[in-house]
Amino acid sequence: MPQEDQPVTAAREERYDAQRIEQKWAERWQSDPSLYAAEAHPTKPKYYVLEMLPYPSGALHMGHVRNYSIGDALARYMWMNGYNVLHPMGWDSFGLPAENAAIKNNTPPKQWTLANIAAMKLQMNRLGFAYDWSREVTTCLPDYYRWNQWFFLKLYEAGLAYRKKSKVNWCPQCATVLANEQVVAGMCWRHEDQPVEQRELEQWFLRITKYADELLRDLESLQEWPEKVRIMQQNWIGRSEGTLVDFDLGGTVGPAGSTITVFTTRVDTIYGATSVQLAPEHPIVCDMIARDTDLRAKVEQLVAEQRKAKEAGDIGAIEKHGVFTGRYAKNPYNGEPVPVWVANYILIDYGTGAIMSVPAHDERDYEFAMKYNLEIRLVILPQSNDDETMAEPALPFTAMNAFLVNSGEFNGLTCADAIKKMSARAAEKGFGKPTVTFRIKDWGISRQRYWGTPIPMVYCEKDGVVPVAEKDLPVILPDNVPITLAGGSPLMNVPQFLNTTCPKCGGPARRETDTMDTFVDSSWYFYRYADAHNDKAPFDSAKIAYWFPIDQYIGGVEHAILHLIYSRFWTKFMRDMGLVKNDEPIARLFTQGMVIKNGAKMSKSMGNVVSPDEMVARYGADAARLYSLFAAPPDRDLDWQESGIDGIQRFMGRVYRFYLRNPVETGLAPSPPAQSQTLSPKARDLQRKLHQTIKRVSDDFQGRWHFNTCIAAIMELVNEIYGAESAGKIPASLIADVRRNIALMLAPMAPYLAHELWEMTGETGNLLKSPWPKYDPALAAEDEIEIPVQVNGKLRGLVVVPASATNDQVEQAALADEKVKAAITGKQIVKKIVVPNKLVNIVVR
RNA sequence: GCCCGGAUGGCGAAACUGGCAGACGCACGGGACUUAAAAUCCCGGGUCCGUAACAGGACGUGACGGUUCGAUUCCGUCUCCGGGCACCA
Repeated sequence: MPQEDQPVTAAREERYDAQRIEQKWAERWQSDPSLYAAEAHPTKPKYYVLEMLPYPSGALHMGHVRNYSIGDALARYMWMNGYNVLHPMGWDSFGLPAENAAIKNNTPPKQWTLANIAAMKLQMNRLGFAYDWSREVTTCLPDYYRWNQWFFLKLYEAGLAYRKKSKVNWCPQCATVLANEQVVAGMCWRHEDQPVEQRELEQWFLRITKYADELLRDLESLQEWPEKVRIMQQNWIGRSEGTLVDFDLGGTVGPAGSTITVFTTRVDTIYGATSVQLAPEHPIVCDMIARDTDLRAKVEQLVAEQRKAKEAGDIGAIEKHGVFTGRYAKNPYNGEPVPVWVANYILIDYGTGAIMSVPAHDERDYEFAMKYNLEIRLVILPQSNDDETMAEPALPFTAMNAFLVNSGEFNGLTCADAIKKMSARAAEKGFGKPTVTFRIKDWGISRQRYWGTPIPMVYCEKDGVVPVAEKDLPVILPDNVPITLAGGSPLMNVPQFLNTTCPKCGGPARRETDTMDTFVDSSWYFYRYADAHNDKAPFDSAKIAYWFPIDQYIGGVEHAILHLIYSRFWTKFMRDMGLVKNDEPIARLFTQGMVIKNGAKMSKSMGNVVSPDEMVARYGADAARLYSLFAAPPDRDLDWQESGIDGIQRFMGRVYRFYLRNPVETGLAPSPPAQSQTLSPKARDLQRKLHQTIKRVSDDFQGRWHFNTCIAAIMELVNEIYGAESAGKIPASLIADVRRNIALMLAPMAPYLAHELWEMTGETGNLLKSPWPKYDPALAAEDEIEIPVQVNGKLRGLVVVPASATNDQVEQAALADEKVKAAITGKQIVKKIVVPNKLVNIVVR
């Protein structure tokens, strides 16, 4: 120990020198890479704790520090509780920022990315996070992304990866396509002021919709996920049950067909349909306008206005417009012809892109009908016990708790019954059927970018679209590619990459030049940690069977939809391939709050960023970690206040000085536990407080994750020590007890300090693998308790009774209290309530 | 518009199952130590009324109402703040 090497000066002894002590331990820990190494072990209980892997932007921010401090505390706590812990870290290292940096600094994306990784790894190590670096995953390296390509081939074989020409979301600033999930209120998720344009491109899609039902259903099993996340995913998947109904156009339209199929969830209101509305992009509309230039002009104007409104930043519901096509379609239930319109509020990519319009019973249809003077026909009425006085409801009337009128043979049915009977009728007669639609769409993964996983497909003039052979993986992303944001993949300009031979016929062919969405990388990375160096397969299934599902995943709520729904999809696909056995990847999810300062999220544009490096340099890693755990419970937003971290530093010094005042020579056997009978009252109070503190910290750690109250409890214990010390000498055995236990309790949250304290107690064993302390209920028990006494619910006195006092004894003591007496004199006692160990309330009149 | 959170001292927060509101920490005030400061150690702080000082009293967890012997906690209505979704038929 340094104290032995060189006599410390008095001044130095006073202060906890975080820099020196943390340096010392960091060196020791790094000299032993096996310290945090995990090994699958069939008989040991496992615990897989994972924090969301960062994008290597160049430096950690406080959100990372908070996220990783929580995960690290948990990992260390579980180690101390005897679990075989897997706690890995990696880098989500493909993506656009590397290309932007390349353009700005003229550095290749790979070089920039790897340098950032090195820098951030140093930061993480300086912060003392206990990761098993032997399992590090870097998604931009071929030994990882080759398995993205391999999975893509498997998806293609299974018919779950397909190519289609489609309108896609295009961000002009990113110069690439965005997934639906990356469009936020019509704007690019990376450029909040950039409206997303629609472009027609050939794109690769993954058929996530195949799993839509299961993704929804299995949310039920994720009871340990925040309800908020489950609801967000549920809404995103957006399942609705409804009916398809064919409206006959009378054979007057071209190749797109002569019936319009509408989707409705309220077929019970179909006798109230007074028009059919088509999306402007509907194929039947295309047919119609091909032969009607007048209509064409009107529809084009409709579309143009729509686009203008969107680009002007209008989000949500914009004003409804429509155009009458001059045609009629027949309602198959009553044979009535209704006018066919084209309307801007009909979405082409939901349902069938066509609806029946029931103005009396749908808000949007009502608004539209009022504007264009369409007929409004009431076909359901509220249910009432008193049929005589039934009043017409306010329109639009959309309740389900109603019954049918003006609906022919279906009159009198309740809405729910009518939906069943009427959709069955459609199927029976062949003009429709019950159906289920989803809001979620297939996942478009093509990106016209350089810094991503090449899609392993080849285009041959003779054989068409041909997958690269598995043995030829990985398709290596070439270096030294000139990067522009001009549009189109930069790989198109690399002949050595572009030109290849057809895997089928051997003739000349061209490679796919698009790369994969980076969310592919993060959809399965946590499986790779279980078997990070496998070069025969993405992983060994036996290892997955041991480690999965992830016991605890921790990250920001911003990934509630994208990353977490893609990951679930990927797992289900791998399960169906037979690679894994689990249906879900993540058993428990925790979403921590944001780090804010001065009322706003920390960001460069707000200028309120606090640098972790600066905090570590000024206060040390432990202080930064402890503060991020202390300032708020982990699920809430944390308001960063520099003065708060001063207080933490002061607390650490207070703990440290207690150990300095009570030195122990190394090599001594641990003292036997203190005997409570022989202790002075003040020492007994300290002993009780110690055991109560162990209980509180254990409870708050395990069950609630309230690290803030864990730390507060330890602070109270330290305050008690100082009080006891000033009151007289404390027996050495009790001091030894306290000293050991404080080091153990601090170990998950402040590892540097805890290790130093552990060494100062004369312990030589590995703190990380030392058992978490247990409290003794007998030693934690109070001898006497203070019971508040209320009169009519108002506090009037306090009585001190033995902890063993009966309710009667407590009541007698309460009635004997002078203040209580004064409050009840001359009044009649109506009731006496004694809550054991809690309170007495006397009700008087 | 719909869905989910949240609101407690000057500030961050605590009160876990309805039972002493404000633990713990920050900031602040006072004292000790010091030539002085820093550091450290000790003490005090919800608001208002009241007292020379004690005492004592009233009010107090966004607002209003309800249930209860008793409500920060449960119920209803509303306000404000944060987040998600955005015409999904």
